[in-house]
Amino acid sequence: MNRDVFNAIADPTRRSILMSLTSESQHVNALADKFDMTRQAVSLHIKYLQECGVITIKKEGRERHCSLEIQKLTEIADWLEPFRKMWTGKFNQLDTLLDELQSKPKKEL
Amino acid sequence: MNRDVFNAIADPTRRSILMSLTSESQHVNALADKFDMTRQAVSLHIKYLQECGVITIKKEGRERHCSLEIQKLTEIADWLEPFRKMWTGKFNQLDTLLDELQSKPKKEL
DNA sequence: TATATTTGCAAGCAATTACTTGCGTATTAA
DNA sequence: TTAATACGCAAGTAATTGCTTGCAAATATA
Repeated sequence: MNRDVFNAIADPTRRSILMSLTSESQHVNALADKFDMTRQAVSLHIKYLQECGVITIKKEGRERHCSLEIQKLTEIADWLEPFRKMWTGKFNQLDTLLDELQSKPKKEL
Repeated sequence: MNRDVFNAIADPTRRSILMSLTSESQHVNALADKFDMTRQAVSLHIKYLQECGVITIKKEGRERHCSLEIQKLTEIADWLEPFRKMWTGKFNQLDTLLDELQSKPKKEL
């Protein structure tokens, strides 16, 4: 079943949970309240996220505290890197063009 | 069925196809040859990627030419941005600490 | 101690995924 | 014109997803 970061962010509810954890760690029901589905559905997403290694869960009394494993998300950025090089390359070409246009006197255009 | 970029990169074969298209555009069978599965399986992944909007397919004779829609992948980077701020924030704190340690004479440590 | 709160587990379900095999249809080359 | 190549479509399958309802267990509160 080998779940990874890429599986973690494939679902909009799970992306939303992760985003929600950027501001503060939260327990299961606090997270569940934010979604229009049963507590159990959200609970399963949380379990899934844990199996992906993107969050950790710490038991505190009867509550379970969820917090982000932020460095796990760097794997996505790492994978994205060669693509990022491509699109920033394009932006640079556009920048170059714009610079050229700006440096020329209007008469020449 | 509403597929998006996040669905596109959720599968390792599809990630591999995308990576393969960074160097050059390729037709279906050329891509299929790279994987240890049937041509048809790869063909379905390609169709899936197209539906996600991350590649475009142009018919050229009897071949179908696949090329990256690179700007679509920026959506992932955009989503990742608040998280990136978090982990670079941490790196900065570490940098600060390292700077402090380096600026102090060894005796003080 | 009785009750409320927080949570996981189990079972069930329809839809989707990640493949497969077999076949049909363009397009190109012999 | 015949044969090879490049490809999609259809149907079938086992596993996974994304959800539900119902129940049980642990912990906290009255």
